Amino acid sequence: MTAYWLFKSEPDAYSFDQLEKDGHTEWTGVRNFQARNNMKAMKVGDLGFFYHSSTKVPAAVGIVKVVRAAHPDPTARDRKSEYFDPRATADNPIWEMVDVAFERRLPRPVTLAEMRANPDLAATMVLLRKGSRLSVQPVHPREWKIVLAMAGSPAP
DNA sequence: GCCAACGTTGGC
DNA sequence: GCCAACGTTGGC
Repeated sequence: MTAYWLFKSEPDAYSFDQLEKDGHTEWTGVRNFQARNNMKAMKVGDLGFFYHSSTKVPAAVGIVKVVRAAHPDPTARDRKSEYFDPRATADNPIWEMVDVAFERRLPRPVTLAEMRANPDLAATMVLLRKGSRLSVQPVHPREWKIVLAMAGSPAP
């Protein structure tokens, strides 16, 4: 059973365009336990929305596929990384990451404002909860379908 | 740039 | 264990 997720990224830091060029990437730098736990729950083959945050028009812009399950995030133990965490050790890496691959671009972006305006999403979607900051979050299959439809995308 | 909401830290 | 203070996120 495929599960669905949403990955936030600031396009200035790492954009969906960049992922398309790269083909795949390691989702490094998550330093929130709930977001980490969501990654630990992911299985290879799961799909996720790629969401652009902290930008002029925040929006879901594409779809990624999980191609490697959670494993230790090496940036936590890299003294030179901005994501360095002195508590992380080889025995207890604390922070993990998944690898994701470019799957496809949405026919058109679905903006945060559009999602918020959709009563079928507003009540339940984690992204739309007041004060929601979770950078890796679950998406209910029902929500997944609705957002895909809003993007003008045929069901996969 | 502002600020509400959140997660984390640390004093007690 | 509580909670105030702080730093960060992220929409607006």
